[in-house]
Amino acid sequence: MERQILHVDVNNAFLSWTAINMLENGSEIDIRTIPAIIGGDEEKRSGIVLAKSPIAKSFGVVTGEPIYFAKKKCPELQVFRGDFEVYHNYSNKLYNLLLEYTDIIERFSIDECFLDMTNYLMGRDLKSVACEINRRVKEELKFTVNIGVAHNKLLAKMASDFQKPDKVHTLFEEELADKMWTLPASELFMLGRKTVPKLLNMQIKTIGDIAKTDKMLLVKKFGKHGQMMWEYANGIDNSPVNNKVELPKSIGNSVTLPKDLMNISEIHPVLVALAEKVGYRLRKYKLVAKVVNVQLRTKDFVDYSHQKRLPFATSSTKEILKLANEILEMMYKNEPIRLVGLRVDDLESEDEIQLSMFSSVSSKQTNLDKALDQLTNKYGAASITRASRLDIKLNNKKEKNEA
DNA sequence: TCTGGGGTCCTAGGACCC
DNA sequence: TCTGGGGTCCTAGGACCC
Repeated sequence: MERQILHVDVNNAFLSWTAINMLENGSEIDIRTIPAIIGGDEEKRSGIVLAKSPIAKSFGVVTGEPIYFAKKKCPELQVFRGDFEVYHNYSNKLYNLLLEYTDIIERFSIDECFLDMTNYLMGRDLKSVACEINRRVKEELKFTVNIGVAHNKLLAKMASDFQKPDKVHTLFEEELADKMWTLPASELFMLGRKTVPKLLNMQIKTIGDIAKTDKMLLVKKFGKHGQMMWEYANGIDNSPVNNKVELPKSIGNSVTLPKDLMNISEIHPVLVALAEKVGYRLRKYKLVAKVVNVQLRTKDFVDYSHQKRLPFATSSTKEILKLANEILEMMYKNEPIRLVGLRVDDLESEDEIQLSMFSSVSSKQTNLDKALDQLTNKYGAASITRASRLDIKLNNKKEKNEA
């Protein structure tokens, strides 16, 4: 049976949500109506554009570019900081509204959901339901969404990306030629900046060109990715709307340093803080890890990473840090470092593993982790000395200013 | 001139075993 | 002395997404 799928996509999520949060807190201005962006902190070297207002966009400001560039294009630009707690809050409001329409919702990201309406239409027309959701979100939640209406997830997602904002678009099979095949190849989901030039070299310019290309040729050239782009271009996607909350397959944190680190003794405390964060998140999910990965980025923006397997699965901060330090000693090439990252992989549920008698993690250590986790839950990460050497260093100046 | 942070999945090559 | 494959596991890096 034909499936009935919707893709709900918040228009300009970070900027819209920041705007209505400011309005709710008494702000006189709606930053959606001025040249504004949501961005990072240039002083901390994390200054990139995360979202832009329509006026900022009209000046040529694009997402992902350095704020420095954006300001050159648009001197009046006002920069606002993002707040993910606020964003999660609005994301949940949207999700709860959507739950009134179906039980089968996949939260694809903080601002995107897929809805499987197949068994929930009760005689209604799919598009009219989409229009109702669109209207209700605007009236009740004060931000706007685009909604894609289709018979699979891929086409619903492509449809929600058509004209914005505040629109409902259908993309049914008989509409492919008119609405999708005319678009440039770069518009197809999963075709990024590396693949598009390769396609251009093959005289493949539009999504329609991909659809008409011999599938085996694409497979030969791009492997599985080629198979996928051919199917997507032809509107084929059988993946189900997955409403289960999945456990993460890896957990990592990384930080760009305000100044390049010039030797390994400066990298060490960064790794301590990252291990605290990663360990805390692991334990929160009740997971244990079997692989530790350390990533470095040089001042010239060259990334490299090394990984090692743990002798036994663990969620202990101390064990993760110990191996991370070993990896760091092994890989560090005595050069200025801009970013340090720590990730754990090969995760499994904590109650699935048997506690090895030879585990070198003492119960004392486990208890220390637990005690610190409780403090973190209660007061936030900054309250913990062991965890926050880095954060203190990074935030000192800011907090002083705020105080 | 300056370039975030969180993920998932895939591939290629090397080591090792049968 | 010179010659196979197949399979698994592991690692580093790349491409893509939001």
